[in-house]
Amino acid sequence: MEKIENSDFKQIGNKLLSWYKENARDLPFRQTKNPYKIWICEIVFQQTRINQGLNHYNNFIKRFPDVKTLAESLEDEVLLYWKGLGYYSRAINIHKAAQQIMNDYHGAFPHEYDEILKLKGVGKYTAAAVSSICFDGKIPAVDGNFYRVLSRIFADDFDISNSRAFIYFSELAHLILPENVGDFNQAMMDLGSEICKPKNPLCHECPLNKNCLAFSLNKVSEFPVKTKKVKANDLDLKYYFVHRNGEFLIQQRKDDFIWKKLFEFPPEISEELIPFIKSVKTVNHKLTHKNLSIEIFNVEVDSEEVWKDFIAKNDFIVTNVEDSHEKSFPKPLENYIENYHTAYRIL
DNA sequence: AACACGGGGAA
DNA sequence: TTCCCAGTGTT
Repeated sequence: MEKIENSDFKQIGNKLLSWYKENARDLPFRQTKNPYKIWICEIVFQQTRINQGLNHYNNFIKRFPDVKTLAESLEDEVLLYWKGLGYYSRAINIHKAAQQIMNDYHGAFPHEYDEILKLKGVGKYTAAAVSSICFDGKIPAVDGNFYRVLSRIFADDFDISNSRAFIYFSELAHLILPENVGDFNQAMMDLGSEICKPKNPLCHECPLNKNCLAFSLNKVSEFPVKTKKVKANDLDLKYYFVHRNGEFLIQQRKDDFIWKKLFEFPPEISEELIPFIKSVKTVNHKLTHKNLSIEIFNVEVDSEEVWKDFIAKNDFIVTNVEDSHEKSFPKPLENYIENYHTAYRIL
């Protein structure tokens, strides 16, 4: 850090703003300071690439255009609009937070950082982003982009997997913070996404390369430093696809494990259904922290009597392919249903 | 402080 | 394969 004079720090933020003015990405939530829309987009794009979440964001805003609409909707429909996005507690929390805003703030989105922070699913990053973008709050919205950009500018080897990284890089951000923090925060996202990328950063196009210590040392690839390794565990699941005449059985998951509140097939069946097992298919599904192996037993119940008896004795929901589109399933189960649909149409 | 939580895209 | 993305909640 000794190679950069203190007087240079302030101009870095302003140079970034100048670059952003010309190179900002054209995104649907860039033309607004509506706190509802900014809040939703911040939640949608947590740990999610823009291209991956863009359709979800647009569909979500179209169906739930304001806090009141969202608060008065059913949780299952909110989850339906979240289908395929992952991290489903975000959808559950976003729904609860909308009701919080209706109940605790009379439907008016809170302006203060400390109040925004009280909303379910809103942490320090999101509170800072909404506060700065919508209400001129002077708080850096420190995310993965901040870690990467700042660690390179200052050639700082502070471990970003350390719990104190957020505090550490917040203080670093304050060194270069310009007046317009809202634009600054968004500019850091665009720079981190388009220029200062994790792999193969475009340093020759970077507006800050003259201020970047890592670049001047030719050590950009050494930053950020991250020591913590995420281990993927194996998880074996077993499901029974119990069906008859195009109908099949499902139930809703709890909110205490993966796929919170999503729908799934029965994880077990009683003795009388075992003779109807026709085949079994193993589906491998890779998640960030888990390697799933899902055994799905195809149980075609030829007997109407057994079918009705089993339904009467259990709490399972009877559905079909068409109706199941109104429910949110984990990705591998959704794929299975689609394959079943294709096969069933051929029959 | 450490861990759990989805899914997809890039290298 | 491995990494990582506009992070937060729980223990």
